[in-house]
Amino acid sequence: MMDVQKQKKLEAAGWKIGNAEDLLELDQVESSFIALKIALSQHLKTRRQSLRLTQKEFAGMIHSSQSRVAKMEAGDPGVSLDLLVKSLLTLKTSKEDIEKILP
Amino acid sequence: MMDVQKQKKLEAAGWKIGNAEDLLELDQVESSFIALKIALSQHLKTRRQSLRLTQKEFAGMIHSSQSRVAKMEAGDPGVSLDLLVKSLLTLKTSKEDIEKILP
DNA sequence: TCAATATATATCAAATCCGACATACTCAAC
DNA sequence: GTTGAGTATGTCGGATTTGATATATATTGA
Repeated sequence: MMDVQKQKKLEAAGWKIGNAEDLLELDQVESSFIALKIALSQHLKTRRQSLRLTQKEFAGMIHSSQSRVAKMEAGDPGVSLDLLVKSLLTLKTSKEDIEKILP
Repeated sequence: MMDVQKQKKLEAAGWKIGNAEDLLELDQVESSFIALKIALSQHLKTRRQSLRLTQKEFAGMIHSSQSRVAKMEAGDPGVSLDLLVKSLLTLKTSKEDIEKILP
């Protein structure tokens, strides 16, 4: 497809075109994503503590290790959203709770 | 920590103890997680189409490839939640939309 | 029909994420 | 101030996910 047509499509959808702005937009997505993970990790820590589970106990519940739980709760970049969400599901975090968490 | 104390903790938190039930609980988490990913992938496809973007165009926006976008939308198990969520963020899926998506 | 465009499927090396382990730090309880 | 439970941090080999590529299969429009 030609660039002009692509540009029209994106502009119609509310997108700004241009290299610099494209980079800025990427940063925006990345920072939003990081904010989301941090919010989930903080909730995870609070929820685990409210259930009075140690990191080691909780690690057993998700078949992981204490160190990985610590990294999850610390917002370590090397922890996937998959693992965070599975962890929250394991702790029976409700849909309503998740909606409250979303930044 | 002793097992008896751990069990009390978990039971107080609404957990069922026991090997079989533990396995069932794992399956529950896994199936919920899969349902979540499928819901997000379906929304992603709908949203991309409503913006009249091809898979190739959208792949460029997220610096990925057409084939990976196809796998995302097909609910391929080999696609991470991270990639799905970053994709939705790129398409400016609102918090409200995400809340509607949650199964 | 028949090209051109769009999407689906398979494969692969590289990057990322994983559980596990070792070890260090924190902080109550004694 | 020692001990021990809980948490944090660093590392590593193996597993999973990645973008890229090739190719097959729709789907569209003339």
